[in-house]
Amino acid sequence: MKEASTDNIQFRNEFSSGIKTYQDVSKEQESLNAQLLIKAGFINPELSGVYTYTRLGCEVLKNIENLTREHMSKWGGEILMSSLQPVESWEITDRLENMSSLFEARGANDISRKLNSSRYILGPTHEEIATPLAKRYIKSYRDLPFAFYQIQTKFRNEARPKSGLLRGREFRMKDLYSFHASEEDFLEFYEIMKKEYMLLFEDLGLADDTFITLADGGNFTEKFSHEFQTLLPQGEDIIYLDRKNNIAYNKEIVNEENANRLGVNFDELEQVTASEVGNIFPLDFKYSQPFDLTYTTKEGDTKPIYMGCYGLGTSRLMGVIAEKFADEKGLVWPERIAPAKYHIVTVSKDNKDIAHEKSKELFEVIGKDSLWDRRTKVTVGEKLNDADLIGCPFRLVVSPKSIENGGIEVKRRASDVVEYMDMEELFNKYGKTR
RNA sequence: CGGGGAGUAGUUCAGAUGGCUAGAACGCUGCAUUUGGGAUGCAGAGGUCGCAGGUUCAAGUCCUGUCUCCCCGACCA
Repeated sequence: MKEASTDNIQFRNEFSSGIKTYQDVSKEQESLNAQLLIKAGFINPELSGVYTYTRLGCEVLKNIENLTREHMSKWGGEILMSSLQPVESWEITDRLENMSSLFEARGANDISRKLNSSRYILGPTHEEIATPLAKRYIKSYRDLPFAFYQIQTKFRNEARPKSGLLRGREFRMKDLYSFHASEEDFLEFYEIMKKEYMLLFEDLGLADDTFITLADGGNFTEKFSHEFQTLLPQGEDIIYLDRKNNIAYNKEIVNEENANRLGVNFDELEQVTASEVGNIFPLDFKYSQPFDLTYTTKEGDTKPIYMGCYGLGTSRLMGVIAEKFADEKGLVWPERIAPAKYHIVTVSKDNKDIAHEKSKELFEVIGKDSLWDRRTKVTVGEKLNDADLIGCPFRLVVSPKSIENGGIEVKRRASDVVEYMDMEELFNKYGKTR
C-alpha cells in the first residue's frame, strides 16, 4: 500500500480522509448547528430533516453513542431491533391511527411488483418490537428484572423538520426497555436510570445545564414522564425551572390542576428554553397487557409485567452540543466526543522540511486521536481558520517559528493561551490520547 | 396541514418592464510565485436556468400545473 500522501487533512492514516470545509453555506438554514456542521463538513443535507453524517460527523456521532453504550451496558445488554416493523403489532397497541408521524413502507412498489403487498412501519420507536421480543425471554419471576437497549436510526414523519439535527425525520436514538415484577422494582430501576443519565450528561459536558423535567406521559400513561432538558436558546421547549430544587416542569403540564397535584407555584419559577435530549417513561402495563407479556410468580400465579422505556436522542445531542458550545469562529467540542483530541497544523512550503518531519512524527505517535492538516496549497490562515471551525480541543502548530520556540505550539480551542513545548512535555501535560 | 420566501455553474448569488450567444465571486484544473489568520499572476474547464405543459417571431424572464428546499405557525411516542 502506497503511503498516504495526498494533499489533504489526514485522519487515522486514511489515504484520503474526505475531510473538507466550505466557505459558503446557504443562509437559508437559520439554525446555528446546521450552518456550522455543514460548513465544517460534519453533515450533508439530503432531504428536509435528513442528513448524512460525513467523516467528522460520523466520528462525533460514534463517540456520543459509544459513551452512551458505556453507561447503558451497566444495566442492560445491547441488541439491535429491526427497523421495519409489522403493521399488525401497531394495530394491537392501537397506535396505527393514533401516531401522526408514522412512515409506512409497502412491499409492493413500482420497482418490483413481484413482491407481496405487505405493509410495514418504518420504526419511529420500538415498544411494538421490544414487548413481544421480551416474551421470548421472560417466563418466570426468576427472569426479572430484565432490560435491553439499542442504538438505532428512527423514522418520524415530522410535519415540519427544523433546526438542523435538533428535529429531523430520520435521527439516531438510544432506547432502553426494562421489565419488572413489581412497581417497586420498576421505580427503583427508574431512579437508577435517572442517575445514570446524569452521569452520561456529565461525560458529555452538559450536566450543569441539563435538568430532569416533569412532562406529559403522552399516550403512554397518565403518569408524568421525565425529560432531560438541556438549556439552549434555540431549544424547542419551554420549561419552568426550579434551580433551588434542581427540577423543572415542561410548559405542557403547567396548569392549575398540576400546580395543586404537585404543590408547586409555577409563577415563582424561571421560564427558559431548552432542548429535550432524553425522555424516560413509566409504561405500567400499557404494552405488556396488549401483548400479553406476563410472568409466573413464586406461588405459581400469572401476573402482568411492569415496563419502562428510556430514550436518548444521540443525533440531537450532537446538534445541541454543536450549538451550545460554538463561538464566532466555529465549533468547540467537549473532549470526550470531539472527532480527535489534537488538530495538527503544519506550516511548510513543500512538506519536505523539518516542520513536516516533526508533524509526521507527532501524527504517527498520537495515532487515531489526531487530525493532521498537511495541505500545502492553502495558506496558513486558512488552515488555522479550519482548525477553529472544526473545533478539536487542542491545536498543535508545527512551524519554523514553533520549532524556534521549543517545538510545538499548543493552544486549546476554548482558550487564547499559547504554549510551546516538545512532544514529551505535551504528552506529560495533556496525555497522548483521550 | 395553514401562511410566507426560494429553486440559474461544484458553492454562494446577480440576471426590473420578454431580446441571453446566460454572468460574477469563490471553488476546481494547469504553470509560476507564495506560507502565522480565508494568497498573487497568467491560462483553462464547467449550465437542458427544478420538472412538465402553454403563450410568443423570441421565455431564465409571462401563464398553468407539479416537485423540492427554507422560515413562521399548528402538530410533535
